[in-house]
Amino acid sequence: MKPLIQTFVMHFGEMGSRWGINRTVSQIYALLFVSREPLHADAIVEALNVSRSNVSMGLKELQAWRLVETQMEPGDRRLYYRAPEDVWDIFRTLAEERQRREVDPTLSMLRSALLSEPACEDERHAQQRMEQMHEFIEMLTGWFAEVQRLSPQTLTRLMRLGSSVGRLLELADRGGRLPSPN
Amino acid sequence: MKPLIQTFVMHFGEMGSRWGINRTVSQIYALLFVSREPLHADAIVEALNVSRSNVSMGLKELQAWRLVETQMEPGDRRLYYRAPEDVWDIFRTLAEERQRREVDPTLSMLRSALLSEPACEDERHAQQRMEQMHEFIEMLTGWFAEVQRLSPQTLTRLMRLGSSVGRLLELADRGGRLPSPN
DNA sequence: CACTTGTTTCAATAATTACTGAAATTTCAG
DNA sequence: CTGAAATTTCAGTAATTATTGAAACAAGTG
Repeated sequence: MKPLIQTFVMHFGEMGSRWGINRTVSQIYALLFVSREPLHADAIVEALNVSRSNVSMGLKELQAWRLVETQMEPGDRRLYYRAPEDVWDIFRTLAEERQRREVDPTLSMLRSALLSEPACEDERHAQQRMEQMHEFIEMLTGWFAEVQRLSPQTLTRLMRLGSSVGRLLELADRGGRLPSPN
Repeated sequence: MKPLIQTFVMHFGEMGSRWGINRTVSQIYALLFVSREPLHADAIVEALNVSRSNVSMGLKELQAWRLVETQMEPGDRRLYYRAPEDVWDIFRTLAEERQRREVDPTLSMLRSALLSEPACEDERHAQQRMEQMHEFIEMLTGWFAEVQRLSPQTLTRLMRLGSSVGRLLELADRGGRLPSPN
């Protein structure tokens, strides 16, 4: 593997493991991300110097996360893997999957905790805090879910607007009037 | 520990470990988050049923992340720990720390990779991909850094606006005219 | 259907990460 | 100072998670 690519792949593996993603899985992904053409499993084995079975499991994991796509080459029985082109798309998929796997279960845990009758002052307070957390997570993820339905280029423009939209609101709070959107 | 709180703390520990945060650290934080009053280390030991040294290390970690505050009670030599009240604040701190520890180093790795002269077509392509990633991360985190300087209530209002700001932009893209902000 | 090629599964093992208890350190009251 | 209380450190151990190799499986091919 070229040093340039090696550095990137290793760094990515390190980062992945800090975010709770298996090191090899992250490395496989990084490698596919920078590769000019799709790779088959054995090419990955050679590049990363890990076992064939490890690569197989890693690719399976990445497919479960919808982060890689497969394709066949004519006259070749091996499967070729590639990462989607658009970085926004990748980010969106990652966010959706983590929402489904981690955030949604948390929200439902919180909701069911909020249903029980508090038996003492401590429980009452704990429920209040859980409600705050629930509301916060719902707002954040709800906003995100709405916003990510916008097209990548609109998103980019929205980001580039930076905080100016917020500053507008802040001005309004200080007694100004918000210009009507119509 | 009350069952209501126990469920919350355990769930949080589980989630933490999926996001690369030590299980005990997450549990300590969850416990402090729902507690009506600040707790001292031994109270945490008792509630979570882990060793005193584990709690000590966990609290140290949380302090390094600026996620807990300490206070003294009069006539008591023990340190009392508590989590900040405001959930936005908590989120912001977490985001800032992860930015500093993980995102910034990644950006600088990418930048230095982009400086080297590509030696072949593969490297040229890899650099292009790294540039895309660099641009994306910078945009996202830059936007976030700007936006999080807004006050919590402005942020809340911005979120509640949902994607309507984006829909406005999208309309403009389809040939309409954007109302001037002046 | 026997054989080749590619892929997956899974029990055993390796590597990593977390946790503990004993000892060291800090802090403060008397 | 001295000693008691609180906390921290750290080497050893436990628990968890990742990786491997061997075997099973699947899908063509001649």
